[in-house]
Amino acid sequence: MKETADSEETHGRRGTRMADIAAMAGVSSMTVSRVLRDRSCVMPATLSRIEAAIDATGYVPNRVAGSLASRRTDIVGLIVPSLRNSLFAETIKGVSDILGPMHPLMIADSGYSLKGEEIAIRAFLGQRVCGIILHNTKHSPRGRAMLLEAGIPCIETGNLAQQPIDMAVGFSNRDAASAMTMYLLGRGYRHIGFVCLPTKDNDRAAERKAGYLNALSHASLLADPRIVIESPPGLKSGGQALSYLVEVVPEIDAVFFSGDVLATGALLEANRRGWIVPDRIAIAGSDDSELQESVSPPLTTLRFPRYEIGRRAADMLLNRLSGRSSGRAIVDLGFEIIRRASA
Amino acid sequence: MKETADSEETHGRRGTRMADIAAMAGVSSMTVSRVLRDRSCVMPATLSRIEAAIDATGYVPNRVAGSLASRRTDIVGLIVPSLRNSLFAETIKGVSDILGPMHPLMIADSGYSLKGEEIAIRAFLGQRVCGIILHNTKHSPRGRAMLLEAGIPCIETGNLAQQPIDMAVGFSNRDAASAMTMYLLGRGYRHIGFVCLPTKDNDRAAERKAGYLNALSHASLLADPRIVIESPPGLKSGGQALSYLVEVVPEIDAVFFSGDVLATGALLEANRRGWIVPDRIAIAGSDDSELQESVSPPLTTLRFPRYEIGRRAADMLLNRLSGRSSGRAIVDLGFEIIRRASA
DNA sequence: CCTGCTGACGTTAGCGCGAACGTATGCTGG
DNA sequence: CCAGCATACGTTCGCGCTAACGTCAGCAGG
Repeated sequence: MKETADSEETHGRRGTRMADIAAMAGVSSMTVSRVLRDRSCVMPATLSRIEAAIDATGYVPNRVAGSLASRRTDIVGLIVPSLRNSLFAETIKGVSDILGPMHPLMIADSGYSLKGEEIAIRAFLGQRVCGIILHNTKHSPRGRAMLLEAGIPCIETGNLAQQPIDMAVGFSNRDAASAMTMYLLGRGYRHIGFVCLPTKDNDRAAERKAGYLNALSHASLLADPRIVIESPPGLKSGGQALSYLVEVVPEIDAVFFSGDVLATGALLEANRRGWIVPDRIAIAGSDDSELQESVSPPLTTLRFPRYEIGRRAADMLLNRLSGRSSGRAIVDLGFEIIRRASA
Repeated sequence: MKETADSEETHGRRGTRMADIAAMAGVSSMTVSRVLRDRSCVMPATLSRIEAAIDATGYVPNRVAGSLASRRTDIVGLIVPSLRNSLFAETIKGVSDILGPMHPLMIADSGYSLKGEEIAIRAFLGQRVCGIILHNTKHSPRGRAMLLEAGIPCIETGNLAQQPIDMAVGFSNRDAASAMTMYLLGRGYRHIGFVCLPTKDNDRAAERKAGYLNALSHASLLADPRIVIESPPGLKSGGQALSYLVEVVPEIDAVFFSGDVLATGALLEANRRGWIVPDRIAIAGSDDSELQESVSPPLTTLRFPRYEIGRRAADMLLNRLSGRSSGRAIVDLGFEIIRRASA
């Protein structure tokens, strides 16, 4: 004869349920449910019996069942172009810090592709997330439609959306790039090169290029297309871009690197060549980091409040969920030009 | 008289359910369910009717309900000490790349604290994740007990656990630090300083310090406690550590920086002081990055396969879930010493 | 003494799916 | 001609919780 079929040791693996706790405490499961969500609405004596039972069993409420019954989850979905990029890590950290353990965070990586974003959106909607934070302003039509249809709060961060799906928080890449270009013009540079990341599916890079061109035309200068280039991300890539630019247009006197660590790479390349920055050539970067401050000479860069953007995005989401706010909102957190020795 | 109570436009917000699709396609909801999980087990004609209905409505299956019914989710939980640190970002990316959209990834930040990790574990178990990946080998007793009790696959990554809860994949920080110290000894350095991150609640840093001390004693050398220090992370902090060490023990001829960007900060500081590296002092780092390769002189560092660790961890998790593997496993992915000019 | 109210708790009825099992139909072979 | 089996699909039930409502005791005030 075999073992008892339903012994604790074998099939007992099903785990403690709320009804078990209720039975142990001599109450109905509804009372346990209430304790779990708001301990103040049961009598102290009852409460302590229930808590004793929970402690004794190590009961962990099943949020899946709870979510189905209440028709909502506390899960927030976040989609970033890349999980590798430390820029996005700042925003992720800001989101995570505000959400806390009460709102689990689901993160997906779109791989810088619209299709990837759409797949992630669908997956998140399947999980019935209570809100979505995106780090891209450009979306596939289908992705946009799904978000609209879902009727959940949606926050687009980073580059400020002109036609947000719902809410947006960030800064204007165009304005920032324009401001930096004007700064360089104000310092007397006249042959200013521009390097950004590939603009395909990357509205941020495209906006920065537009800002640069905009500033030049405001100053009644013609952009020289030979020194407006796109480059893959990375330190080496920045160095290569600098090499390319000075070869094509030797009279170039400044370069604005708009993206990742390109400027740092360029500076290291200039140092390697023994050029004095900014005398031979001025270098301006973006996305200030401790690194850019520590190189020699320290880099003049744009600084964006990425961590704060994450916090605000999460904050706006929670406010909407708790009904403390409603309706569309666009929050511009601006940018700073950090003036240092390199330009 | 008010509007019809249940019109599509007002209360119709409840969303499409599987039964709706089934009705549209003239089948039972079970058939729809089957299509969603394995399209090959229904007839082509039926399948196309169902898919047409899904397309027409934009139906997104409710995974919350599905998970409750099947008593399992596809969600993987990942806990990292910090979301800000690009080191962990590599591993996160590896995990995410393997999991793909079929296995949503929930990420929590323990804030380098055991208590924070425990809270995250509890939250994940509440969501009934199908597996957990941890980036820490040290856990609170309660956290450890919950993981054991939960009976789900658990993978500890990073520093190789000696007593893993379940499975582990990573490398030995101790061996790596020991190897680097021996390398420096082999190059003739005799007054080797050591800087690591604070060892409290950070088994990785503690292991590295142990490896360093181990190598010295193997070489029958006594460690000088004045030049074995802990330092907060960051570029500046690395520079400060270097300044401190040379002041305390001027005859110091090499420093092994075990953590984050400390070594780079030290190198930049040395450059600022006009010291020739490695002639005045040799500098070795850890956690190789493009940055460490690009500074001048390029840094000798330890390299850890962080991305690969993420991939393997996710891979082991999925294998376990699909039943293709079982039982404990410890995978050592090793490390490399990258020899460059700085030491 | 009855009404009305508040507080503390119980009861009922699902939430939207999927596991397990049931059924109808066609097809094969002896 | 029917057992035997596979294929394609339907039915039933319940996963573990919560919203909504019900109940009952206690108490104040007229």
